[in-house]
Amino acid sequence: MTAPRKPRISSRKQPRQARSTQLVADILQAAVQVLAAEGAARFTTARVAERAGVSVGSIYQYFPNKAAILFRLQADEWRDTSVMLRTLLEAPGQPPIERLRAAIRAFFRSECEEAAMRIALADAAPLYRHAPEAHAHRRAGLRTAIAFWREALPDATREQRRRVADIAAIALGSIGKTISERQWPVETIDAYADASADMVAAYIAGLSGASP
Amino acid sequence: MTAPRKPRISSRKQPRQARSTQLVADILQAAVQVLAAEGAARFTTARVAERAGVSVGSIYQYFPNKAAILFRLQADEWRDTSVMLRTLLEAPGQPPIERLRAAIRAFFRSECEEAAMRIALADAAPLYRHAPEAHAHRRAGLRTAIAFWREALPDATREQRRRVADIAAIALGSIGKTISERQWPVETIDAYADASADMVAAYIAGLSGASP
DNA sequence: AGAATATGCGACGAATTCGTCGCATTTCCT
DNA sequence: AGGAAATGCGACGAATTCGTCGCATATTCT
Repeated sequence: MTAPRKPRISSRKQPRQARSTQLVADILQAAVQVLAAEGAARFTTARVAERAGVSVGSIYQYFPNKAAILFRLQADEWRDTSVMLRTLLEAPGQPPIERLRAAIRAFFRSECEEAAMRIALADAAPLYRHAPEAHAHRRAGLRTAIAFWREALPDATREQRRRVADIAAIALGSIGKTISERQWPVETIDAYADASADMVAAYIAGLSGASP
Repeated sequence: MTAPRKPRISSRKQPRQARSTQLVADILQAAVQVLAAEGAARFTTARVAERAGVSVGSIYQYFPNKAAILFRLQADEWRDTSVMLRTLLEAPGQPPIERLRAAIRAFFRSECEEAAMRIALADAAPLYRHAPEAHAHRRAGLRTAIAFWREALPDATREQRRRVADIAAIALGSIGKTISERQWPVETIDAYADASADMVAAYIAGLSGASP
């Protein structure tokens, strides 16, 4: 909540000296801790500053507003996840289905880590959701997905591929969140990931007619 | 946000006279409108009161706090959806897969309606998420799901059924939400719903073939 | 060393918001 | 009709929160 006006996400100033770089790092680390420990509702600039051992004014020297901190956290998250998924989906030598399975497994696992922080970050989404910069991340992810599905489903129609890609993307994005919320025992996560992959695989097998 | 302490969701007083019943109805209707038009962040008691043509004090006579209004909205939503899904899943004469397909279709469609309100309600989830009353809804839904999957997968192991039920539940809950957020053209929704159902169906077919 | 620049501080103003309380008005019941 | 109970009102106190501003301190450069 608390998102009456569009947040300006653009950066305010770049850290130039070593201590200011450290300052920003401290702020971000403290932000993660506050988010995980207190939740989105109690995520305030004052609390972040206190936890970071920094003053409020210092935060506003490198972040234009509170939303910018949250957006930065989310952006870092997206970046890491994208790299991970892309690496797994493009791993050479493995058949597409195996790569998909590995990617889903890794994604489910990563979502289970730091669940509290992820939930809080999702709760705070209204604050940074409208950032225009977010589109870049989505487009990058889309390119990876398109490339993968074109290779995995060479015989499918464009429409079929699009549908599978969409559903898979939705599944990754939202199922992951739900999974992290439920706080399942980690041991069972792989089983769910594999079952999800199997569903996609079975559907794909039905589409192309022949299963490799 | 703004959920520092556990919200007391329990009702404060029951409307006894006709005008108070109308008052509560007005409040709830206004709440939906405010939520849809202004979003979760601007959902305040003052705004709801103004839109309902009612005073703030009147609201607090029938709702212990702001969260209670939101919880009530969500509870009504859950109830309607549960009834709808249960009706479709238990429709006699149809094979399980067809019933599942119909249920997913209906669910996806309903999620697309009043998208703005649903998004805002989801954004406000931190306010009412911890309500103990929510468990009743979940248990009811669980019973329906168990009954359905026992009939649809008579030969599967208990573990397999559980896994399918879990994934299907997660998919319905979170995919639906994401779909409503994207604001896809309504015409394409059915295609996505069917594709999702096909995935589950394909997986189920594989299961029954593998387990004697 | 000394000037110029970058960085850090934290009290404070302005704005919101929740929920209460004492009192006015309407409805019910005999 | 007339008293009792239910209902409705909305100004207001208390609490939070964001982001700024003027000044102090540290770092870099000449």
